[in-house]
Amino acid sequence: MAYWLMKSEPDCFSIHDLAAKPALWDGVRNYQARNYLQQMQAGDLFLFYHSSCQPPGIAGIGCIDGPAQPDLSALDPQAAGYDPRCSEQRLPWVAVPVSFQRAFTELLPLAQIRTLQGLEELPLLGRASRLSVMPVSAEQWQILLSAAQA
DNA sequence: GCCAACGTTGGC
DNA sequence: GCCAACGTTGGC
Repeated sequence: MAYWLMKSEPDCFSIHDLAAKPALWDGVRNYQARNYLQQMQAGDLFLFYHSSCQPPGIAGIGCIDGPAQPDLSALDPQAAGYDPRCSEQRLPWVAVPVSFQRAFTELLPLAQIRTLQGLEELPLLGRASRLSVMPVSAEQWQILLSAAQA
């Protein structure tokens, strides 16, 4: 089982939305992030990160429910993730089914995450990291969960 | 709202 | 294949 971190703007889709019902994590339009989505397997867990909000941080944990599938939102002109260059014949983007596991009682803010030891390799903390899907090692996972529960 | 960093695009 | 221009991300 693998661990991941995925970002979402809570105004668009928050951990509370996920708590209400399982969802498809779609709209990822970056190849590196896409490649990580393709590596995910049912049973993997991910940290749900709230971005572009005040304060940004990790809000809880979700579960990957199945393997990546074509992201049809890229073909839908009404969808936020519409990609006019895509077609049914050429659809490079994927989505993964996800479900809620739990919300932290308090958000673990980015400012606090930056103070933790042992997260130097986490892409989230890199200079202006824009990667929205990234792997998390077992060690990093433990550090972050411990901080969230402290 | 600002802007730095980064990915993508497209001319050559 | 280079690289300048452009668009986007996302913290602050």
